[in-house]
Amino acid sequence: MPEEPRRQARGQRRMVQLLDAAAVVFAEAGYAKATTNAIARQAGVSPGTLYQFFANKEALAEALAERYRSELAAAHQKAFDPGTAQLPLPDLVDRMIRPMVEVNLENPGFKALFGSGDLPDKLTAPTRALQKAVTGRVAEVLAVRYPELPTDRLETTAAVATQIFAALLGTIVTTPATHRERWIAELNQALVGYLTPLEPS
Amino acid sequence: MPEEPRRQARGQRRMVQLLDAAAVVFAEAGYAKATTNAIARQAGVSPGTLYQFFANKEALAEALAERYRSELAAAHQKAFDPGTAQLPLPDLVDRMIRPMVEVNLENPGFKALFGSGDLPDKLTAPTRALQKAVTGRVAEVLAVRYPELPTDRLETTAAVATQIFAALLGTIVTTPATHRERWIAELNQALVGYLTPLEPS
DNA sequence: GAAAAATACGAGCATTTACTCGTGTTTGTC
DNA sequence: GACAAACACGAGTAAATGCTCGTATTTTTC
Repeated sequence: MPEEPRRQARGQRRMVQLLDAAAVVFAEAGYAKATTNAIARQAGVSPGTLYQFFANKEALAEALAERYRSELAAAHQKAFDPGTAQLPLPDLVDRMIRPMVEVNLENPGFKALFGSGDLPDKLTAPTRALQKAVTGRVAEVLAVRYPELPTDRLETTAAVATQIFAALLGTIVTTPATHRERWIAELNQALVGYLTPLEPS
Repeated sequence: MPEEPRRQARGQRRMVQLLDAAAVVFAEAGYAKATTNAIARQAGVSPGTLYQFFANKEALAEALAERYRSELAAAHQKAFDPGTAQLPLPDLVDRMIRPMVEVNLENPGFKALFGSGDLPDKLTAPTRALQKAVTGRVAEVLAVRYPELPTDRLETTAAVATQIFAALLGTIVTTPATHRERWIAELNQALVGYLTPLEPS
């Protein structure tokens, strides 16, 4: 079994380059149609070099998903002080949504790994992990706000909210910046509407 | 330019077989990974025969999308008498949703063409048509219920509602029948919540 | 019943694509 | 500076896949 080589500085830079390139190509073509050769070319590197760092296309996607996961975690960390969960519902939803939209705008590949349903079976694992990370965050917040809610109901709600978010994300990021707020407002309305019945009256 | 041959009875049966087969294979593999040879095999027919009836994979998908469109129209026709649009909102939403879920359960390929975002550019046309047909129906109903709403706002609302629906459709149909109602209820809650602000108070 | 049109076959072609491998260069270590 | 390990190249390979084409059979037309 081949063991991981000890990466030197140059190698680490290359890996970053390759992930950047993958994000671009995934964003343009979608995961399925994205070719490893195209990713290598985008990174200004030969196909052989790509495979020096990533065992296969799947591993590349996995690493990219991992990157997104940590960026998302950071963005949420920044937007959350304790007590946020007690804000009025519309404000809370807005606080959850903004950072995710931002991350998505800065990382065009995100949606390709997060959203689409037409992925080969092999990719379901990393994709699921990413989805689950997001759903988990949502569930945490909901747990604080609605402590009475049973766990399974909480998870269902978080899952649905995440799926609604994912569904509208595509429209939000592909829409020109001028009209973007419009769609963000719709997303807000949808989520607030969905969650309102849970509010203590 | 080759003109369409005048199909005889046998040929028409074959086309139905092929569309059925395509639905199965698309459902199992997704559009991108579905191979035309697999579709032919599923139909119990040689690859050459497939291409006697459909110019290419895209044309096959197009024809299938068209079939779904008409089935959906029929299902909605059946569920709609005039006056339905004036029902209480939860009932109206339920009436819109049920037939679509049914069509989806009976035609597993539907979601593969309707939902996923990772489709090659060539397929966007038929997919768009299908999405647009659904959105159009929703818009019609909304127009009757909310006659005061400006057209653009109406279209936005219909689009969002459709996307929410599409997002949860996957979960609904892949979930075992025993738990299905649970998710349908969530979808209802989401849509009702989204539309409630439009109700005259 | 003969000519024509439609249907059917399936081996195989052309292309794409994930990935390899032999070879050469750069970087770190002693 | 010598040796090894990491990095880099890019032509090439094996497999997959959309689709063709020559040929053979069935159905329709007259």
